[in-house]
Amino acid sequence: MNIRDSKYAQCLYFTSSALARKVEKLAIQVWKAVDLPPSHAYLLMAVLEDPGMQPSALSGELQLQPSTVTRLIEKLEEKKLVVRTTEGKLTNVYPTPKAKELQPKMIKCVQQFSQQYADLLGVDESSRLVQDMVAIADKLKL
Amino acid sequence: MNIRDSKYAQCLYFTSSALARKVEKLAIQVWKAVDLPPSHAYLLMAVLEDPGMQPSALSGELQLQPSTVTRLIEKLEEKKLVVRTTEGKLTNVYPTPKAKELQPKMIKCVQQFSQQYADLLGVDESSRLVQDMVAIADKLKL
DNA sequence: GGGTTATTGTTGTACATGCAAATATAATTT
DNA sequence: AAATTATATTTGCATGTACAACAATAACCC
Repeated sequence: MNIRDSKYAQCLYFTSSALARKVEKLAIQVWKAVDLPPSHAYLLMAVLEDPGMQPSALSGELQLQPSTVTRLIEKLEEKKLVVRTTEGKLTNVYPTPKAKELQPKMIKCVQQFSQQYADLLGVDESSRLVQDMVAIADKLKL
Repeated sequence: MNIRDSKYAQCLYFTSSALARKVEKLAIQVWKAVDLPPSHAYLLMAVLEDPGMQPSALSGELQLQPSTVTRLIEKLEEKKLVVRTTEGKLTNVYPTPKAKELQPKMIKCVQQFSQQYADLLGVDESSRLVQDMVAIADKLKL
C-alpha cells in the first residue's frame, strides 16, 4: 500500500514518521558499506570533522538528546572508532586512526545516499523538500 | 541549536528523522489527553472506523511492519480498547465500548494537532509539505 | 487427495531514542 | 569560603520499531 492511499496521508505526524522510516531504511542500506548504522555514522563524521567535540555540541549538531549521544559514543568506542577523555565535567571525543581510515569510504556513502534520492526525486525537488522540512522543524519549538 | 545550523541540514536522512522526532513530540503532547501514544491512537482510530480490520490491512494503512502492528494491538488489548478474534489464519480486531466512548475525544486530538501545526506553519504551507512528503515517500520503494 | 507454495500473524531478539533522575563539576552569590 | 545554582554527562528505565525465524492456515497444482 502506498502512503498516499492511507487515510492518514494528510496528517503531518503520520507522513513525517512514515517518510523518516523509509529514508532511514535507504540510509541503512547505504551505510552497510562501512558497517555502521546511519546515526553512528553521522556522529562519527562530526567527530572526524571536529576532533575533540563534546557531547553537548554533538547533541546540538545531531539534534539528539544528550543521553542518546552518550549511547552512540559508547557503541563507537566499542568498535574502536572514537575515544573519550574526561577532565572535570567536560568530555572530549576524538576519532581513532581506524576512524580516519574509514573517512573516505564514509564520504562516498554520503554521496551515494544523496545521489540515490536525487535520482529518484530530482535534484531540485529533493533539495526544496529538505529545505522545507528544515524550516518547519525549526518552527516547532517544544 | 536550530536544525538549519547543523552541517547536516542538507541531508534528507538527517532532516527527515529530526523532523519526525519533533513532530512526534508534539503529537505525544496532544495525545496525552486520551492517555495514548500517537501510534496507538492511530491504530485505534483505524479500527474504530473499520471494526474487524485485520493486522495486514492495518500494516498497510499505518505503514508499519506486521510485527509492530501486533505489538500495538497487544498494548491496546491490555488497556481494554480492542479485542482480537482469530479464525483460521485470519485475525480481526474490534474496538471495545470503552474505545467507542473515547472516539469523540480522539477526534478532538486530531483536530487540535493539525490546528497546532497549521497555526505555526500556515495552512497552505503545511498541507503542501505534507503532500510533498507523501509523494517522496511513495517513490522510495525498498 | 497430497505435496508444495503463499499468506497471515506472532515471537525472540536487537537497537535507537527519549525522559527523568543521578552524578559530578563549575560558576555564582552572599 | 560556604552555600546555592547552573551545566555537562551518564545511568536506569521505558517505549517504539524492525528483522528474521517460526507457526499456522489457506491456496494451488499435479
